[in-house]
Amino acid sequence: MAHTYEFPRPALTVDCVVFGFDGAGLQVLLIKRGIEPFLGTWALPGGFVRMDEDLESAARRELEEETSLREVFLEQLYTFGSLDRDPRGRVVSVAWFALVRPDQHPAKGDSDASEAAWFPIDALPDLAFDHPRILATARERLRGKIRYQPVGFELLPKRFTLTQIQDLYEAILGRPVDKRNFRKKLLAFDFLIPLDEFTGGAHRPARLHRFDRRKYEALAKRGFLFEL
Amino acid sequence: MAHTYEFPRPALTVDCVVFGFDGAGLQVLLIKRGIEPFLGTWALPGGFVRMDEDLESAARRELEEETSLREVFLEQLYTFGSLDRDPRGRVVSVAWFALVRPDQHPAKGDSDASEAAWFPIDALPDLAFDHPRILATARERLRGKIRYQPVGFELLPKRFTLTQIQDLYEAILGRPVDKRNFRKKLLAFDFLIPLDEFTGGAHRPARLHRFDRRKYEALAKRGFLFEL
DNA sequence: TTGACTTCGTGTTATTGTTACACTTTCTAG
DNA sequence: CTAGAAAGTGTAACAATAACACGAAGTCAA
Repeated sequence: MAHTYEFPRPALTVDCVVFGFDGAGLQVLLIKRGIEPFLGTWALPGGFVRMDEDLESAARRELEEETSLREVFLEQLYTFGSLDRDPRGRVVSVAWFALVRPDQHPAKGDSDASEAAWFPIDALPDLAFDHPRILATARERLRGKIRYQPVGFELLPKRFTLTQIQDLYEAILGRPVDKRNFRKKLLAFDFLIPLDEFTGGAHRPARLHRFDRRKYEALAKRGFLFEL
Repeated sequence: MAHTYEFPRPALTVDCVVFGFDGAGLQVLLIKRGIEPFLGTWALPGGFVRMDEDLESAARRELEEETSLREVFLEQLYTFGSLDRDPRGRVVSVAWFALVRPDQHPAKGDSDASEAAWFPIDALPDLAFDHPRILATARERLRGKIRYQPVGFELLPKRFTLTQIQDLYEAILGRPVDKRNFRKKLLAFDFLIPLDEFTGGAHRPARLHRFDRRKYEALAKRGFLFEL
């Protein structure tokens, strides 16, 4: 097995754009870099792909190492390979995007020399490398995805109100939607199960719902069209 | 610039799924491999990424080297990185898909030890590596893309009939569409310019059209929704 | 206890878009 | 000049979308 004919190889990394929803706005999970380059700068969680793991495994491993997140929804986003995207030299990065429920995933700062934190998507700190561009691509993808797949399941708590899911859609789409039309359309898909539980707190209580997982996944698999 | 801390690197390649339309069905451009592994087997055009070129440049270079195609529409598809996808060892491939007009691009067999040829998408030969999977992904993507972007421009000759563009949509979607509804909807976008030229040949001549490039590109950029 | 405040929940109508559907026109070839 | 084949064209029923406002149910504070 001669290796002599092979070209020099770019380094290969994975980076993850992790979206969360805290009930008000979209959040992104970032880590503060513990090593050079960009030491001390906020960045997307990620790192080098090892020889014995496939790309998705690498993304999951890095995510767990750097943010303690496990078993999240992960989807490949895009591969970034500009010549100058990393000061260390030629590094190609396969970017992924993840959807998680912040409540289910405490996502403390974790690993030795790094810390992790949620940032509102419209108040991000300066980011390392070409991560602003990766993030912009992810945001666009999420906006696109929401039009033909349900995305609430991965981002909302197990039980949620219709107002919460509407807030989520408005956060992703970046514009308000009509309450009555939204509910009519959403309920028509028939993947929500109304519960006999209600929110407490001030004001009129809202009915809680949960997803009918079977129906939700069937729909997610074959896609549908959800224009607003 | 210490390189000692770096991991061993997977090799990095690009592969291109080139779609064409010959007036009847969708075609895919393949090359017959001139080297091991899979010598003599049909495969997607592609090859190793060099250190001094970005990913898109690598795809364009390989495409030209192996098929003589230049200046085609190219879009990144997906990155494939299973551990066992290449018998030579760990190879990660960034796949692209291209749309071309077969008439404009003769695409002869070309380079020294290889030959290139168009195959109808439903009569493909056995393919090397995991290329069947890449092709399936590309086909799915094309079906998806056609719903929110016009795709005729890249695949049709400069002047074409409405029946031709309908045949193209039917080939991509894999099902027939209603002629009158299709034309009504298509013309409503207002990116087609009817010409005062007609096809010859047997039967009633069909009016030729061309794309209004400005309107077409504006629409392609911001997307639209074209359900059938 | 009552009034102010806030959020929840609900239907109808006008408009727009989608689907289904069939016959006449225009040309070539025999 | 007739047969055959593809081009071209409109309408009506139905479905989906968009716009729009107010009463109900709770908390809190005076």
